[in-house]
Amino acid sequence: MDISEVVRRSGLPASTLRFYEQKGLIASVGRRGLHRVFAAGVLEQLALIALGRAAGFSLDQIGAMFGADGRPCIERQRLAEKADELDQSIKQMTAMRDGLRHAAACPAPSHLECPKFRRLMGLAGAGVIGERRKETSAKKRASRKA
Amino acid sequence: MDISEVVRRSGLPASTLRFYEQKGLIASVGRRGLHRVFAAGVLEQLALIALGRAAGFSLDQIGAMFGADGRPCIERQRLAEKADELDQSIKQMTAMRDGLRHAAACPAPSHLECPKFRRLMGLAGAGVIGERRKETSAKKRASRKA
DNA sequence: TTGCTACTTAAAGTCGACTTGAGGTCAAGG
DNA sequence: CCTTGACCTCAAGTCGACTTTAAGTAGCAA
Repeated sequence: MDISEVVRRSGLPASTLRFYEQKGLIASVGRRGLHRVFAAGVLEQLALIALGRAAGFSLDQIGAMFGADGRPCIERQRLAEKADELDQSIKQMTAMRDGLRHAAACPAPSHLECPKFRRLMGLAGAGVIGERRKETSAKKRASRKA
Repeated sequence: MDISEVVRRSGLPASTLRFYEQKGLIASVGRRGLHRVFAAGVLEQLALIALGRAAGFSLDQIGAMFGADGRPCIERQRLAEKADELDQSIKQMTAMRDGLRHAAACPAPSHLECPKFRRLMGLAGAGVIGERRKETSAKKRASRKA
């Protein structure tokens, strides 16, 4: 497969594939002239990378999950840890979601007068509630195309 | 209050306060010499900013939620929208968490041989599952202190 | 008066994951 | 033969939210 086919079948831009190769996340099996040639397995690797990213692993962490052969070697414990992390985030986000829904429906003239809202403020200030989540890739892709 | 007191009572570094002021998120009531002087209300504003950040709003969006007077003017609809966004993320993260937990417990020799895992890979590759979340501020603060 | 220290400024750096741009190479088609 | 277009490389730019750094200043104590 040449890069354009990988682009077509993975949906990722060529620049990303080159970037991933440079980071050691994927590898081309060789060159035809200047052009990279990829094995079919790269698609599976890319899917795995996408999954890792979606689960919240960094590219470096994902890189560490591939053996030198390109096959994944994933410690089950890391998965469990990440699941626990997600669980934490889910709880925080659920609390936040409920708080926002309440505030959206709350009849108080200013949100500042709503005790629930103030409580939420307090929690956020104290760092009890997670900060710094990022938008979903779906949105990013959309805005990139726009 | 001078900046050091705001630092003490908000837990934010002075650099962040100056940065927020520069962005127009907060304002000092004046100067004593060179030194900024803040009104007590700034603490409430900071709590509100923290809440907004925790809910996933950008600083610019949060800035737009303050009237020129410094009082919040928050459209209930934006809150409801954000709650819906969070709900989306929660669903995706829940799916991911369950998938990871399964994979962590799955007896298949390689995860690639587990049909559930492969399904998850497919979903992530197709962008069905959210990508690009970020760590929680609690962790960031911790690692900053470390 | 001297010196300390907490504060000030503006500009540049950081981090992660890419994207973009400039300039180069090569095989195929007119 | 020459152009076109797909690919290449390497360097630099982007985004958001800050942090860091360098250099300067003002208030207060000795």
